[in-house]
Order: sequence, then C-alpha cells, then structure tokens
Amino acid sequence: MAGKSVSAERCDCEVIHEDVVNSVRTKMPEEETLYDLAELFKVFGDSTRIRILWALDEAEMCVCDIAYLLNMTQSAISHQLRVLKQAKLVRNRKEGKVVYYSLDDEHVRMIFDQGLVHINEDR
Amino acid sequence: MAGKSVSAERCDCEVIHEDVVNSVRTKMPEEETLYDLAELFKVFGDSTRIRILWALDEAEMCVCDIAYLLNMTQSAISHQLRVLKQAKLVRNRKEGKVVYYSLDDEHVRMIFDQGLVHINEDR
DNA sequence: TAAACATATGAGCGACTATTCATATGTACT
DNA sequence: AGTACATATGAATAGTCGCTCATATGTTTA
Repeated sequence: MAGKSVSAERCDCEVIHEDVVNSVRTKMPEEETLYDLAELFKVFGDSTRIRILWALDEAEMCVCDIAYLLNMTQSAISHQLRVLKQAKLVRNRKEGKVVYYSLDDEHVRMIFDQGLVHINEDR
Repeated sequence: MAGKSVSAERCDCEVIHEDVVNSVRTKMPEEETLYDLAELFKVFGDSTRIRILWALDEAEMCVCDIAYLLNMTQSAISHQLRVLKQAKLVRNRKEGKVVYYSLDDEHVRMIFDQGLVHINEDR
C-alpha cells in the first residue's frame, strides 16, 4: 500500500514506464470486446473449420457433401457445423431430410485473405 | 470396391451432390495453406495474446510494462510473447536488461478490425 | 407403421495449451 | 566478483477441445 508497491502483486518487476502503460490503457478496448474477438478467432483456429468455411464460400453444401469432401465423419462435421453456427458464421436451410449449409458472413473471406497475406509475407 | 461404395469409408451417407463436391474440390487451396491459416488464427484465439497485440499496436513496450498493464505474471507474458514471435507477429529490441516488443505486421490491425465488424454485426 | 436415411447430440478419450512455480540467463552497477 | 534486476525457459498441472462411438431425432418412402 505504500511507496513503490504500485506494481501490484502480479507483475514481479520494478522498473515500469508508467506513462506509456497509462496511455495505452486508455486506448485499449473493453475487456469484453477483446475476449469476444479471441473467441471468434478461436473458431477460425482449427483447420477442419477453416476448410468447411472455405468450402461453403464456394458453394452451399449439405453435411454429407462436406464430410465426403473433407474425408471425415458425418458426426465430426456436424459437431463443427454447430460451432460455426453458434459463432454466426454459417446458416442452414432444411429441405426434406437434407440440411444445406452456407456462409452467413461476407467478411469471412476478407479475414482469410488478410491472414493469407501474413502467411505469404515471410517466404 | 464395387458399385455404390464411392462414398469411401469416412462419410457414412449415400446421397451426395458429387458435381458440387468435385467443383468445390478444384477450387480449394492446398491442404497445407489452410493448415497454416488455422495455425495463424489459433494464435489470435487467446484473449491474453489479443490484448498483448492490441497493446503493442498502441506503443512499443517492455515485458514488464505488458505484465503490469494486463495484471499478469511476467512469466506468463514472456511465454506468450514467444508464441507471438514464432508466429512473426511481434519483434523485439534489446536495450540493456530491458527487452522492448513491438508489432511486426501491419496487417494485424486490419484482421482485428474485420473481426470486430463481425462481432458488432449481430447486436 | 416400418424401414431407410440425413442429421444432431451426449459421453468419453486423447491431445493440446495457458498458467504457475522454480530456476536459468544475461546485463548493469557497486 | 557479487548483488540486483529484467527476461527466458523447463516441468507440472488444470482446463479445453476435436474426434469417435453409440444413439436420438426427424423426414421420406414403401
């Protein structure tokens, strides 16, 4: 509580550029916003889901199509589609027994493209 | 091996829009590219790392600054900075004992912004 | 109604990962 | 050389996650 113990409990250092830190702190978005952002990228952070999204960007497909395309179990695909739907990245349409999935966000492709730019940068 | 077993082993369905699947298949990027893309987004998929990147987008900071800003252990931050560096998202500069980190990619902000657009879309 | 089939879902398992704790490395100062 | 300090790192742990397997749901057709 007194003198130098400004640095709280977590940070075990002494020298701090407090002006910089305070300046940055005021510019940071809300904690919750950054948390939501991380949650969104977590969804992109799996190659199965990336492949599904990429495929759906090309054409609307049913669960079975996707499973066949990616050579994976129908169950595995279905589970992942649920994740993607919760993240509001895909929508579905029912036609008899068959459920067709498609992209629900035109920004997905832009985000992917930006990611590709980064990947291709360092080669 | 005969007749209907076109659908391989993984996909346990029968009805498939093979034309669509084949068309999509030709348009899909290489497996490795999508894998790398997922790896990149995996790095973004953690709120600690997102916060670090956002902070560094505002100003260059030393490890201790970041730990103080985010109220986290120096060790935890250091571990995450290593991940970010391996992903070529941050670079560092040494000045005596202190190591300053900064963003190593101007696309990060654009990717974040696109992500925010998605998040804010459905409210 | 019964069989066939596309899809969804819950439980369980193995793999991965973020943090903590202890300690090592490297630099500055006395 | 020795102390102080900023940072890095390895091991251990707790929590998360993707897939599989079994099964449920819902729709079509006979």
